[in-house]
Amino acid sequence: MKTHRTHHCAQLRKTDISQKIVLSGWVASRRDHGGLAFVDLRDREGLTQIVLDPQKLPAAHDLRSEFVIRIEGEVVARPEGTVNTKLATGEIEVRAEQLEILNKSETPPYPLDEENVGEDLRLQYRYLDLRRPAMARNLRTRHRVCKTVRDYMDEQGFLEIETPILFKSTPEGAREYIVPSRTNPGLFFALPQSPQQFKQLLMVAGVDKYFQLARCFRDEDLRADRQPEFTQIDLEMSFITREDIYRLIEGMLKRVWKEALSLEIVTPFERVTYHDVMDSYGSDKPDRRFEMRLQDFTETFKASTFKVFAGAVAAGGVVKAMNAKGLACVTQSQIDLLTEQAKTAGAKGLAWIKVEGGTWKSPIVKFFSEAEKAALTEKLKLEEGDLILFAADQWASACEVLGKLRLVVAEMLTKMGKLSVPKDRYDFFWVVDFPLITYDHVAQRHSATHHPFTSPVEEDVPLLATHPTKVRGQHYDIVLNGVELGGGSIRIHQPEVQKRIFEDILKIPKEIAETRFGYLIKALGYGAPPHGGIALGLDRLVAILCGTESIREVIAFPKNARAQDLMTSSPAEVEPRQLRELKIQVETGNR
RNA sequence: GGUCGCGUAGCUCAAUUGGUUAGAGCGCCGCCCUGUCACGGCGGAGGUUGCGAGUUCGAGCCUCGUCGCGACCGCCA
Repeated sequence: MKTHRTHHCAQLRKTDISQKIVLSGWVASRRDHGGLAFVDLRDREGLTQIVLDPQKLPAAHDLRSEFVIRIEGEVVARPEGTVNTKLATGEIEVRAEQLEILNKSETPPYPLDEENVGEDLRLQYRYLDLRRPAMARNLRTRHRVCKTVRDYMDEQGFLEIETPILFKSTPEGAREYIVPSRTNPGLFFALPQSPQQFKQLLMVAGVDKYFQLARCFRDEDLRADRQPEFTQIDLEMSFITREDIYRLIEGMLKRVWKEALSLEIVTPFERVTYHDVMDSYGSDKPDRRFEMRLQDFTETFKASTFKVFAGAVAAGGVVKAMNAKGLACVTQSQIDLLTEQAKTAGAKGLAWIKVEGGTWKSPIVKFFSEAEKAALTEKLKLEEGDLILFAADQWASACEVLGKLRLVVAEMLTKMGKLSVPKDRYDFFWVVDFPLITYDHVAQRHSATHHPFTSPVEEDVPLLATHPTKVRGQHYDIVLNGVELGGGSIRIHQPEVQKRIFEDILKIPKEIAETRFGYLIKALGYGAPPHGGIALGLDRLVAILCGTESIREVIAFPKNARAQDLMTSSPAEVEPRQLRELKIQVETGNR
């Protein structure tokens, strides 16, 4: 039996010179000079240059891109002046003594070294796309992260336990994928949005410390950072407080950064309240790598002659402003664009002031007193060339509007070269003290800010009956560079509290609460320990480590924006027989 | 579901105001080439300009429809 290889394609060095070796791999490129030919042989690990003499090996002329070949030969030093410093193996080459074409290849539909190729084409030929060194590196990073997490969790005493993929529909949250049951015609499973309820049941079961790299499913519209199936680092622990989770996750991320990037990150992470982070940045997951904080001017404008501001304050609202440093150069159409953005965030309009040519230019500046101008100048540290953006509304809305503009403005400034967000900085922090309950003005009812199993902060429990939206939940989010990496909470472990949340606060009818969550409430009644957990988006985490925006770059076989797999052409129709067995009829004319 | 943008060679893109036979680079095919690594030289093939209609003497370009792709909003407890 012939060996296919003795080394991989990134392995050979000067110290291996004069060794007889065997390499196998793909032809990454060929440079055929007629009387002498070079081939860059590629495998998962890297490239090695092969030198072929066509007089001895005539098949050298037949080689084409992506042919799979086996080379027997000798490692030799490259001649003076032909060393390639860009290649790890660039000081040597392999002089081929035997060449075997193990498999030919069709001409690739697109050049594998081209970065800027339509993504639909890449997805259609994903098996070629994954051969590209950048993609191979992403797969490897993902593996390293998973391995590190498993090792760390094992050391911390956690058990990895699989939970069912065929689960029950719980229409409270995201839209679910539905799976029909043949053995129970007319009944359906749903694929889990997360293993939330099972991990709580595992705590009731006394498992104590559970984790899983859990596949989750959501049938919602997709984005660059959203796929219909994705993976969470999911965990749950018993007899803990929030602090235990913070320490555990800080330790895990420290290890992951060390393993994947060889970087030391500083722990513990800062903890910021939801109120403070919204107040300063207008977002519950701000990118703090650039400043541009929101400032409060409610006091300044409460008696202003500018009625829009004074009126907002009189109605119990706030006036907030932000200094878009260096953006006084915006055109009217860009102002219109910002106004449009502000409106989609819920504002009625957008007030702005350009600080340009030593004066303030704005349709509203004539209403401002000297004292008001002075307050703005001081708090916003105004300088020539700045642009002030205002929001006057109820606190939450004003913050949200400016928070959205903050991101748009940062993007504009970045494009102009006036702002650069440091790519190598990792700004981790915890957001805590979220409101447990949010009032949904559209649906005119209370809903759980995160999920209905979150435990209230103990001293706020009396407020549940009187001011439910003032109750803080024992929820925590971990944020990195403007991305919500994950979130979790200490859960409700007393059945009567859980029932009260479902029935009194969320107003889920008793029967529905019973059929949907009855088993959970029942389980809590059998000695559920205090417990809590967290879930981190593995895909987002790996994407950040790989320096890419899209999680599709770190998933081997992702779906496109319409949740289709272009390589296998799924979803697809099924046989009529299959539908008959399931007692399912498909409405015609809907495709 | 809504708004906006884009569909030209296998890939990435160009084509002046609507005007001759729709071009370039890479890739592909053939021939030549003994030190390349973006190899080089010569030659060649390759197009229903997404699809359908309309306006016009004339449409890649304008209009309408349609399909596909992408971004954003809604949605994502």
